This record gives sequence, C-alpha cells and structure tokens, in this order.
Amino acid sequence: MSAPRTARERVRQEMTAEILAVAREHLAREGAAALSLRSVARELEMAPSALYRYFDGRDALLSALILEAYESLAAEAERAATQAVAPATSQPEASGSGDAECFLVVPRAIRDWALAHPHEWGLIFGTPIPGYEAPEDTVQPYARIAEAMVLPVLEAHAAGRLGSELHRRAVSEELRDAVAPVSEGLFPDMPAVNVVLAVEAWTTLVGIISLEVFGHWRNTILDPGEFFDATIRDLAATMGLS
Amino acid sequence: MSAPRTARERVRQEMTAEILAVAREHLAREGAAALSLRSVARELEMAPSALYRYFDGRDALLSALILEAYESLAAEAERAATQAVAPATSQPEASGSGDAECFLVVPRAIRDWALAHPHEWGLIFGTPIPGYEAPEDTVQPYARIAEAMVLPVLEAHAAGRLGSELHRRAVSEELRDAVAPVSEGLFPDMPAVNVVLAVEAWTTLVGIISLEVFGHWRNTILDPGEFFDATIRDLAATMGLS
DNA sequence: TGTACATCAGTGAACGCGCGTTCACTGATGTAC
DNA sequence: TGTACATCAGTGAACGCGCGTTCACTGATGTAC
Repeated sequence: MSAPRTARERVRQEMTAEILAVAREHLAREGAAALSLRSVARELEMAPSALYRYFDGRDALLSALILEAYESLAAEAERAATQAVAPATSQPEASGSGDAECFLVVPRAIRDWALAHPHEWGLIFGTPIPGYEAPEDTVQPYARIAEAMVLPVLEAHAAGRLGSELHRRAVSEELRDAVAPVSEGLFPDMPAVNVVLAVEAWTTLVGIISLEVFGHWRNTILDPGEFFDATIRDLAATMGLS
Repeated sequence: MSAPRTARERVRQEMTAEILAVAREHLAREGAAALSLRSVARELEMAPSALYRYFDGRDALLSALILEAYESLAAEAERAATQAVAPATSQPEASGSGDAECFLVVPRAIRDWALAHPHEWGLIFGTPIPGYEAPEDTVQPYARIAEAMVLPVLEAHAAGRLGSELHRRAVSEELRDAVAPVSEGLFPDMPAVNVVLAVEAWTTLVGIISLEVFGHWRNTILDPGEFFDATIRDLAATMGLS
C-alpha cells in the first residue's frame, strides 16, 4: 500500500487492481460459486497461470473480494453516518429532522448498497461458502458498520434526548452477559436495555434486507421501500429516539 | 403418492426415497454446491445414469430437496403451533403461560430446526442459487410456516386479549397497500397495525436465526439462546401479547 | 555510463479431476391373450 | 395356467466440459559494481 518506487511496482499495483476489478465484476454478475481463475484470466487475455503472480490461488482471490465487500459496505455506512449526524448537530431543530429521521439514514444506505450489490451482500450475510473460513480482517469492517448505524443513538444519549420510559425495563443478568461484548465494544456506559434493543434492531435490519435481496418479498410485500422505512422508524421509536 | 399396486411401483417408491435420503444427507454435510448426481450414485452403488430413471437431472433432484426442506420446516412449525395453542385454550390461565409465552413456541421450534439443518435453512433463506428459480410449490409451505407463527396472535385477537394501546397508531395508506397481500392472506379482519407488526416480527425472526446459523454471533452474542428468547418476547410485547 | 547478473511477469503445455448427460444394451418385471 | 410381447430399471462406456494448479521456459525490468 506504500507508494510505488519502481515502474515494476506501479504496474504490479495496477495489475492487481485490474484483476480484482474483473473478479468483482464476475462475482457481481454470476455469484461466488461461478468465480473462476480461468474466466478472469480469459477476460484479461492472460494465461491462467499468470494470476498466480498476484494471488495464491482461487481461494486467496475470493478472500480478497470478501474483504473488499466488507470494506465497501463499511465505507458506505460511514459516509451515510457522517451525513446523517453532521447537519443534525449543527442545526438541531432545523428542517424537522429529529433523531429518529437521523437513524433512518444509515439503514437506508445499507439497503441501497445491498440492492446494488446483491451477491456481495450474500457473501457477507448469506450462506457461508462451504469449507471456507471468513478471514479475520473482516471483524474490523463489520464493527465499523455497526458503529455507523448506532451513531445517532449514541449522539441522542449523550445529549440526553433518549426516551426514558423503556429504561426501567428489567434486563436479566443472563441477557446482560449474553450481549456483554457489544456493551463493551460499542456502547460504553449505556444501560443494558439500550444495548439489547440496538442488537435487536441490527437483527431486524439484516433480516429485512436479506428477505428483500434474496427474493422473499415476491407476492408478499408489494412496496419493499415503504415497508423498510416503516420498520426502521418503528425500531427507532422502540429505542427511544424521536 | 397413491398406494403402489405392483411390486415394481413399490420398489420405485422405495428407491426414490432412498435417493432423496442420500442426497439430503450429502446436502446437510457439504451444502448445496457440493451436491452431485455422481456422488449420490456412488454411495448407492449405482451407475450415475441410473438416477435418470428417477430424476430428470441434478436440478430436478435439487428442486425436490428444496421442496422437502420447506415442507420439513413447515411441518415442524405446525407441530409446534398445535402444541402451543392446544393447552392454552383448554386451560386458559393454568401454569401461567399467557399469549406471550405461547408465541415463543413456534419461533423456538423454527430456530431449533434451523440449527439442526443449517444447510437446509440456507437453501430457504440464504443466498439464492445462481441461475435457479425457486419452484412454485414452495409458496404453500412458506405460507404454512407464517401461519403457524401467527396463530397465537390470531387466537388472542379472537379472544379479545390483544393489547389495544398500540392500535391507535397511524398506518399510512401506502404502508397498508404495501402489506396488502399479507393482510388478505394471513390476517382477515385485522387492523393494519397488527399486520405490519407481524411482518416485522417475521423479519426479525429470519434475521436472528440467519445471523446465528451463518456464524455472525461469534464474539458478539455469547448466549444466542438467551438473546433469542428475549428478542421474541420483545416482539410479542410489541404486538400486544401478554 | 556501461556491463553482468538477479529478479520477476507472463507464456503455453500439460496433468488429473469430477462433473452432467447420452446412448445402445441386457435382463427382469408386468400385461394381454 | 402358459406363452408372447411391452415396459421399465439399471449397466457401462463414452463425450465433452471447465476447472485449479504445476512446471520449465522466455524475455523484460531492476540492481550492483
């Protein structure tokens, strides 16, 4: 990732990027199962063996693509998060966009990304590829996605604008323990209720997008966008945003 | 499906069942992508070509397995539903199990099924197989699953035990239209709010199970069962069950 | 600046694999008279 | 009940396919003196 010193290194970087671009395109068009070194090489008008100069084999190429997918989605979520929060804090009451509307922004961005990249969504949240272990590098972008989504909740909490009716609800010790990693990693100094509700919201978000992207709304939900917005608004309300 | 008249027909039925059993086992062990006619034939000690007497080809065999998966899950959900509702109606207040606890039963059964059959769950709710159209016969078992889950809500509604605080919430005309097929097919004479909340519950259920089955709770949710129960209880409460 | 050697990108042929599907066939089971 | 023919299950060889990966090689780019 450092600046290329020699012409050879520069070409190598460009070539690597080109291979990834073609592979990404094949993945988007035909899915992970159909991705093959030979077809990528064919499109690049290279010998299949040449790709071994850049990737250790098919699995390494696929790993790179998975990581790219995570990072692409994370970047998108973060981009949306900054857009959602920045105007709200600079002019708090302007244009009537409260915390609940802020909260809509990131989920919508995630949904848009998923609809634009259905196979990549499947790579992240769909059936795991058999005999394939998710690379460890995906943990960090995964966390970034969750952080982006949760940002408006943290902001509202910090500003004392989080509804308090629900906060009296009891959370059992077992449940508190069950979500402990999320509490510690994502919500320092937050009541357990909020943490639980946030993970539930995440769960619903993944479910609603997967159902739509994987084609299960056919003949069931006629207007997925409408239902999506309503669902996310309900989640926001449940979490005490308004 | 009619009774076999001749010995030949009886053997044919047994053979078909045996092929499906082996194929189901391969699917469960290695996933849909790894399912091949030749490996099934090998295990049955038959020539690969012999399978063509029973199935039109690999795709037909896979279609049969998909349908089986839907029907297996539907049967499981229905079995749970009758268990959940029967005792509650016969002795309404006994053993303290209210509508909310009733509602837990079917989702738990669905989760258990999914954990026992992860690849089959993936076949139904995971990444769609590329270039593969879901058989039309899956519509009916899919509906049966939803019906089973929703049964306690219908019972509570019929008995007038459904909480009414939330029922004043406005549902826009667009949203009502968006979920119209569900209203008509699953909830005759139910206010739109309940329908929307039920589909949201379905969404959350699919999301929470997929996240667990596909391995996304690693290092996040330490006790998936505990979190699952809590989430479903929250859904029940949101829908006005108690 | 010029030469000798090392490094690296890319080639092309080949290996072995497992796959779905076809086809002509053999032999057993069922049916009609 | 017995025979002649039709139906069907299953065989085994073969076809052609695309795949991942290896290997010895050529020629260009970079480096050290």
